[in-house]
This record gives sequence, C-alpha cells and structure tokens, in this order.
Amino acid sequence: MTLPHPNTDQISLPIVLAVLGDPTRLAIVRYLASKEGVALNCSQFLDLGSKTNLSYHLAKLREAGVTRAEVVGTNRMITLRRTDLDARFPGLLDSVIAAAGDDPALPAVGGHDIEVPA
Amino acid sequence: MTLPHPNTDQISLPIVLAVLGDPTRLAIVRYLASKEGVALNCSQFLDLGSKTNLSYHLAKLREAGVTRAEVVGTNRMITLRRTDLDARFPGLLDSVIAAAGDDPALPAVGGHDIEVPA
DNA sequence: TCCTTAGTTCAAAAGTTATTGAACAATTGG
DNA sequence: CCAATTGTTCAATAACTTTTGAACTAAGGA
Repeated sequence: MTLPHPNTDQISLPIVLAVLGDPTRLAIVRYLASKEGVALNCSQFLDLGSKTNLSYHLAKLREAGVTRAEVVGTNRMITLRRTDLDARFPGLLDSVIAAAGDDPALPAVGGHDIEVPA
Repeated sequence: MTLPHPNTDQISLPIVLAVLGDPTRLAIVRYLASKEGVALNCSQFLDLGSKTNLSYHLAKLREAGVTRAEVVGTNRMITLRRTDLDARFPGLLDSVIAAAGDDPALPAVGGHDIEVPA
C-alpha cells in the first residue's frame, strides 16, 4: 500500500508555488521543516483544520512533490522531500521557510505540546 | 495618477507564492527579471494572453507587491520590485527565477524581438 | 471478534480565480 | 479637434479550490 508521488524531475515549479501559497499548507511545511527528520502523522496538524480538510491539503502537498507519505499501519507518516526539492529547485525551500519564519501573521501548528505537570 | 502598491513590510509570503504559482504571472516575472532595469509596458506581454487578461494578471502582481507600475503617459511602465522583495524575503526571488530558468514546460514571452533587417 | 484509531472518499456547497468581450477613460500626435 | 494608442473596468461565465459531514476502509489492540 504505497501512495502515488511524483518523481523528482516531475515536480513542477508553478504547482509547488501554488501549493505553498495556501496558508494552511505553508503552516504544515513550516512545521515539518521545524521537525526535520521526524516523521509525523496527520493528527499532528489538527490545529490547522478538520481531519477531512487536512487529508485534502496533505494530498495536495504530496501530489505536488513537497511531502512524502509513508503508510505505517493505520498511520501515514509525513516527511518533507527536502533532498528532492533542493535538487530540483536549489534554495527555494530554504528561502520560503526563512521568509515564513518571522511572520507572525501566518498560522502555525502548536499549542498542544505535552505539558510537564508541576 | 499613481496606482496603489503595498509597502515592503506589507508584502505577504502566501500571497506572493500564490501569485507566482500562476504560469502566466510566472512568465511575466521571468521576463521582467531577464530585462532588469528596463521598464516595460503591458503590450510586451501580449504573447501571454489578451489585453484584458494581462491587465488582470499585472494588477495581481502589483497588488501582491511583486511589481511596480508607473504611469507614463498612456503607458504603465512595469518593473520588478527586486530590492523590496530581496529585503522582505531574501533569496526567494532568485531561487524562483533560477528554478524557472531551466524549465521548458513554462510559457515564455518572446517571438517578437525587433528583427534586424539583412 | 469487536471496538477503536487513523485516515480516505464522496458528493454537495461555498467561495475564489481566470477569461472573455464590450464599453470606457486618458493621453498623445496629426 | 479628431483619431489612434494604451490600458482599465464591468458583468458574465467558466473553471477551479476549499470546506464540510457522512460513510467508508484498514489495521491494531482488548
């Protein structure tokens, strides 16, 4: 059970830009970048929308070649395709993430870190 | 008669990405980047669409803060806001233009350079 | 096996964006 | 002044995107 992903050379610049132009998806990418190397399941993003809506946005990111989704049991483990994106569009992802980094107007994942009791 | 433009600090990342995610507008930006320093009027882009449609796309680019339009007689002279974009989102424009540079699938302006007669 | 968890799919509704042609405005040159 | 040039605005339409809830699938644990 593997999900469809474009090859690196099939990743299209306008599609990637359009996909990153949505605030919800930009927030997902930002969060993935901040947890680089860690595979996250969809539930990590429930701050950003309903389960159904996230399924939609995560599919867009995957189909554009921005993320990879690996099926592990009932989970889809999501990672950024950083190596592929850097190969295809050098510097693009870094500049987008850096640009998003200091913008307080953007939505963000967070607010449900595990609380350490007192 | 000046047209409305956002200030540099009002330029929004998701809006810029969404605006650059349209192939017609990406082609306009590419062409402006290739003629940096030269102000072009709208007619230069008629390869890419009808007059009305270009008016629409050029307004989107201007309102997003990607281009500047200066009224000169009956012309709107269009330039890339490179300095402002570089200040706001360092490296972004360069990586987008570089990424677009080698993609033959993208539309491009061209085909009506002034021919030098033999 | 049955229940829960994780996520998808589907169809509908709502909202947004792109494209078109006709009409309009403003400037310039004759 | 008149005509041509440059580009905008408007209304309509077409096309696409986002969001929603209900129904569904598939795996895992009790």
